Amino acid sequence: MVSKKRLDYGFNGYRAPIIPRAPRSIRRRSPHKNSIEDSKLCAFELLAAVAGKLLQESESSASSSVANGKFQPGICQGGNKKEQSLDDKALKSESFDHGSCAESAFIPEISVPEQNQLENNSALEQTSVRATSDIRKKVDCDIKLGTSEVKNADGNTISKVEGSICFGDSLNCKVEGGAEMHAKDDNNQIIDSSLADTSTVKDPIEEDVNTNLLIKSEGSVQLPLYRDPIPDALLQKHWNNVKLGIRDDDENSFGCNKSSTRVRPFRPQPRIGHRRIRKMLTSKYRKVAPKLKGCGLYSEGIRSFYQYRKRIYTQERFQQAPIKKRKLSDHTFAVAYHQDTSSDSISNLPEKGTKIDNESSSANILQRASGTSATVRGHQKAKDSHVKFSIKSFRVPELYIEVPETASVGSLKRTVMEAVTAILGNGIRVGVVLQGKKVRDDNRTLQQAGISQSSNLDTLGFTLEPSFSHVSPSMAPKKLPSALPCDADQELPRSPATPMTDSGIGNGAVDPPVVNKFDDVMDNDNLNFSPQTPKNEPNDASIPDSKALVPVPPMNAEALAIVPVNPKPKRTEISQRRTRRPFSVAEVEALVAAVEKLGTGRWRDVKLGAFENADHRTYVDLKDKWKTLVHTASISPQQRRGEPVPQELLDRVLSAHSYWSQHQSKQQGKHTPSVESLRSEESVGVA
DNA sequence: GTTAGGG
DNA sequence: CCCTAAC
Repeated sequence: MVSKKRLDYGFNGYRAPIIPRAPRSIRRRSPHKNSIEDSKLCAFELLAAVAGKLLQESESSASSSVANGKFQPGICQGGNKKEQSLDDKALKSESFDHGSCAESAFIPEISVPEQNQLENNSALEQTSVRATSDIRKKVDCDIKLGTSEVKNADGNTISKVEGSICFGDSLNCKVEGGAEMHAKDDNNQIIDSSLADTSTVKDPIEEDVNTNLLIKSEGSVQLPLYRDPIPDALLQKHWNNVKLGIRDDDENSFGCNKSSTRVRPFRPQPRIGHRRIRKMLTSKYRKVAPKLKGCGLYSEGIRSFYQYRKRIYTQERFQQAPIKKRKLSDHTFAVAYHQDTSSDSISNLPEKGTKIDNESSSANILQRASGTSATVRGHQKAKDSHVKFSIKSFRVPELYIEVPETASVGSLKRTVMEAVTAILGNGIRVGVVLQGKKVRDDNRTLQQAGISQSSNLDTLGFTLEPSFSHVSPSMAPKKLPSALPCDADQELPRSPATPMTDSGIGNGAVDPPVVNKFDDVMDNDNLNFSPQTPKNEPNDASIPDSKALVPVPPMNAEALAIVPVNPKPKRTEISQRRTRRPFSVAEVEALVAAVEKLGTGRWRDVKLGAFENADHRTYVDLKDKWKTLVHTASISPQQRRGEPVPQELLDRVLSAHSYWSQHQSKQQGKHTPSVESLRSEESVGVA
């Protein structure tokens, strides 16, 4: 068949080339148009779930010393009702015994000495970073950190995990003072139902999962970048200068095995191509899910988790913001059960004014809470049949913060504050999840929505969803620090100042100043998950309180399984489109030259021969570019857009295209120089 | 992992 | 650029 693409350029005496290859179009291309329909993978959820598992595992293995056997090995077993009930009891008793603890759980964390935390974190982090060159290890380290924190909980030192937890809690308070209050009230009045609270107190770790503040030691170098716009400018400058030779750090980092000469100070993020990562993730999840069910493969889970994370980072790489904001769909979850309070107050968002970092916050919160609850109650009485909800707390979307070790505690605080403010400032919305599905119709009555006292409130959850739609670029997270450096040493040049090396080529990774929109990422409407997915994980098996908040259906495994199953994760959250990088004339030149030699159909060779150092150009990119070049060359100059390509080049494009269309490139012995020769001859990188 | 094409 | 199908 003749490809419809065949061109009749009549160039160089070439006749309209007939495309030799059978049109792929013939090949059956299934109408996968239903992609939209595809359930969207809620990466975050998944992340949360995985993270939870990981934490659990780590805890079980890493710290036997963790609080009174709260953490048990049998993590994977989904928390079923039975367990929950048991847990409940346990919790109850616990709550009584450690009432103070519980209290602290709510707010107290806020009061934890941040300095200590910081120090701890730094130290821990460092250790982890150094010790591990590999992701897996890193993970472990992190986990351990978490554990250690836990251990030290009573002491001054609370690891980052704790910090995060605190943060989350405090935030929660803010956000939903009303709701929380209720919870508290319940506690006091009805201990039975206060499971949620208890659980909260008990396992900080769990909380971590959802709201982590990661403080990375490596950050010192990076921090500046994050926060400082100037560096970017510099980078940008570089970027502009960059030509073919330039390596896209993004792409590179992932491999870590590329030439060591590359310098990529700032982006530890691996990124060998998100595409790959994505794929990996996807496939991994799919595969892993089932396994997790069975409880076993943490390693797998971990890996996935990390990959996932990487992906996130990758995606955010260009963004500049002091903080990374993630989690969109929030981990929040809520619990619902019937107690005294009415749910009406739930949706009220708290006043921003409250400061998290303030030690006194807890007290304030309490007061507020009580006030709120009172109000609510009165309200409640007025009505007849009500559905009562008690929301323990909302989780704050996960935040990742990086601060240099040398940063002051004050700056850390500010950073956290910024992160929180960013989230709150951008608006938060509450989502209602019933039986794993989001209830979107705001106009429906509870009844209509199937939310009634008699129904399974267990499956009801609330989520806090940051609305990033309004996020301003400045708010957007800045580049991520290397969360997972492939190599500890990789980032040799720690100084931000020297992103590039002299040779034009393989160095400097420069990040385009592109601002990614978070919107896409954040569109979480697709994210459905059972309310407690995140939470439960940890709870279920390892912790007695698992029951906690939201007794949810058996979920862990399920949730995991479900997520992965999604055929196409799509770019729902993280995967953003790569930033567009128009080919420069030089690149086009190189491409044309390579194709002239190698012909079409050998994109890999073209890549290797002429763009090996241009990591951001994949062979697919080259192929696509060629495609567009051919098209461009075939249209009138007036119709061309973008940076004008010298006609001379376009002519060559047509010429080569014609030629190779006639001569199967693969069969051309004489015309197919070895890659080696190509390299030496016109490797783009050389310039 | 590549290549070819459609989107 | 992305995504897929077909290799």
